[in-house]
Amino acid sequence: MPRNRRPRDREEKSAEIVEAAAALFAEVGFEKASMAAVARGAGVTTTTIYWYFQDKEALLVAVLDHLLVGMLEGLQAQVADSWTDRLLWVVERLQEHSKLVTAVHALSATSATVATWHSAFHELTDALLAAEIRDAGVDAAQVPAMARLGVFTIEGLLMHPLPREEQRAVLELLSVVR
Amino acid sequence: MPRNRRPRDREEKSAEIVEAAAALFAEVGFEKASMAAVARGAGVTTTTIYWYFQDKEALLVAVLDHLLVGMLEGLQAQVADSWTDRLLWVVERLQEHSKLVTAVHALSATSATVATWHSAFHELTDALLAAEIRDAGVDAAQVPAMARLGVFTIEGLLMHPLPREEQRAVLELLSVVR
DNA sequence: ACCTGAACACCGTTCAAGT
DNA sequence: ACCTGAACACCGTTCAAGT
Repeated sequence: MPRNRRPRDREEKSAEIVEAAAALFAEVGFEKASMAAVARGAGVTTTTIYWYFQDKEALLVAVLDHLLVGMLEGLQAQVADSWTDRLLWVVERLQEHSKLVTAVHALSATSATVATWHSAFHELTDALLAAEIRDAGVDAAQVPAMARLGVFTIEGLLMHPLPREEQRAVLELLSVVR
Repeated sequence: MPRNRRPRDREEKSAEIVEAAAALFAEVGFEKASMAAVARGAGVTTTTIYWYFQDKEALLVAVLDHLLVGMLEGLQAQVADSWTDRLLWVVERLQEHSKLVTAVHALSATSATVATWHSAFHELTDALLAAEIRDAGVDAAQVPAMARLGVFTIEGLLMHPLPREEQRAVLELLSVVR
């Protein structure tokens, strides 16, 4: 019996907890997902989670990072046709985790941990979107505002379910802004 | 001692609870505001709240209606210069209650009560905004999508605090879409 | 180092009992 | 009709104790 487990084990265990949490958060939402239920899903005791994560918010941040990595990989593999189609793909991806998006916004107002992750996330997405917009030949002075408008629109579509063609109409209107 | 209190009394008491709740929800957010703390603020017992409101979500809806009435009155009295300035005024008003906006979005995913209020609210605001946009002479076919884009932008600005001039840049960019 | 069971303070809600 | 105190099931988190 080794005195220390291999670091590999530690990663595996914490990854299992993160995956159980991700599934439950997406299903019932962050607030309604109890630590006890997450523990059950991961096959551990409630208190064990606290060995790996400081508190429920730290677990949320771990889940968000996990999902972000997956989404960036997917985005890279994505063969995009038009600007509108790309945005639409991102919206669909995020829609599966819309409960986490609202949770992040709600918690950002009261939790420093989540607020920090939230602004780092938007620094990243703003930069990605700005690059895309610049490539489309938009006047440089308007690129930052344009990127913001893009992000706001994506989030708006997440939070207010619309028929697919109405989603498309909004995104196409947006692509007209030059 | 009258057998029944005047209806007046009932309204007053429930109004006191709503105002106490509105203040606390705006200060600490919906999730973090306990019914016990609301009761303390209104000078009643926790259980008394349940005489007037079915549960915490029904209380939230009452608070939202209360704030909506106040905002519509303020909007009417508002002497608007430009389209951009009007939106900016609404954003500032809503910013004071941004915690409630995020709470509504978060709860809409799991609570039928709140989801119903949320879509009724957007039916109203979409109509108001659409009328404004039509008056500005926008092509009729694009009015609905345009109104949505306006609402999304307002909510985006609420959820992602920006310096005032950057807010203005986004709104001015939006007003260019015709 | 890792994991547990028992305990703590708190939460939204209910209910029988009072006036 | 209106309001209460006590109780219920649950929550996130802590901590002393085990291996």
